Amino acid sequence: MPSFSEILSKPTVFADRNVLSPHYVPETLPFREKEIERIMVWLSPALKNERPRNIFIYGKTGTGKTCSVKHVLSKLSQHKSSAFSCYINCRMYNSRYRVIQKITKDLLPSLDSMGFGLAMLYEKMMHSVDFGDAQAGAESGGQAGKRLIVVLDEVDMVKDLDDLLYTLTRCNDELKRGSVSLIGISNKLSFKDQLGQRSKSSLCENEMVFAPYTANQLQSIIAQRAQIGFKPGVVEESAINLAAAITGQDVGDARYALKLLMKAGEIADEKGLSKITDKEVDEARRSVDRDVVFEAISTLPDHQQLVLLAVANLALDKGKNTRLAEAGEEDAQLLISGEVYEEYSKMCRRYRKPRRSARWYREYLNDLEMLGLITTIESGAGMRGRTRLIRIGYPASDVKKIVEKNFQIIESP
DNA sequence: CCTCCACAGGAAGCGCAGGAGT
DNA sequence: ACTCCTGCGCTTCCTGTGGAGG
Repeated sequence: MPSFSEILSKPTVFADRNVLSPHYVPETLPFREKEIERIMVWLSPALKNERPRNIFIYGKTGTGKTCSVKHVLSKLSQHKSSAFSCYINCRMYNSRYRVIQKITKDLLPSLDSMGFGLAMLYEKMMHSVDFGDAQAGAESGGQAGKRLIVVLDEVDMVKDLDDLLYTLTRCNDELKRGSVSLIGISNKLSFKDQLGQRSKSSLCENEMVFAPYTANQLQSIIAQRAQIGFKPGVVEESAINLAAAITGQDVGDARYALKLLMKAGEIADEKGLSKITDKEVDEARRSVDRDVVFEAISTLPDHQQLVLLAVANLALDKGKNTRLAEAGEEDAQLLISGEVYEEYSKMCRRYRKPRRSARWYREYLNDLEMLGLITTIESGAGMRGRTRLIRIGYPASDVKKIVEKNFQIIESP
């Protein structure tokens, strides 16, 4: 029976695991100096007790948007001023009410904001911005009015976004001394189009795009983190290069690169190694990819999982048949939409689920394709009629295992 | 050529849960 | 606490679409 102290005293390659976590904000953000400076310039009016303009930031995941903004905010808070920032992750606070509630809570921590209506929260928020609260008012020598900067991260997750933006921008008409500024962050580039005209013009006073990191940039970012995160000399240079190369292959997502490093470190610890080499990084990549697929599949709605299971089943069957027939045809893996729907219907019966209509099944196929779990092509010549040919995106046996595991819990014999 | 097949995907509408308004 | 409204997941119905077969 191991004790905690035994486990803790095990040798490790890590010096500080936090550094590899995606939430860590490093002292310096390489390759984002320009962006950070622009944000600082845009926010600087707050220090002169003027209203900064609203900012909208796009960029794919892991391009350092959130990190850069947090970095600027922490610098801002070091200055003594009427500026007050409030960071909100809209994945959690995904409606106007919740966002306003969160802002009010941040402004007035003593207040138990549960159970107030929207109007009441709004009043309290406005009052706090306009007059400042007791301590702040005393500190700044009676000069009241806050320069509130609200950061809306993953802003596209908010359901009634137009209402929220309208509410927050209209604040400024009513405020005498303070002001409210917004920083919107989104990873959907197309997101701006689905915004109302007036919210668009208000939110996008200043815009900025964060480009993905290149492989070279990733390499130096990883190297920087590895130096702080691991004990000296643990990570081989070629391992860092490999991690950067793997990550740079699709999109320069720094988070993925860090995940790789973290996992590679864990693998090294598990094996009791004192060095991280290409081998560990490569293993980490497989492991991370497996985790991603597992996560993607098990969080899928039931019927999408059943459709996926149907695809996996047929892919396995077909693989078996063609192997018996000694036919190494490429299109052996291609399944016809209609057959998959029949198999899906069988799966529904097996797991006692009412079957969805064929129309909706097609939508499921589209969703699964979006997630990259399957790929589909239009049937060309040689096929009867017009249909889609489906290919599974990951090894069918793995997919089958994951889905069946998820349904074991639900299934009753 | 026309018809039929086997689908794709748009439009309309339905029932429901949960939030807003009163 | 009550209704009203609205978004969401879904079904039904319908109109393409492109090759196979007569």
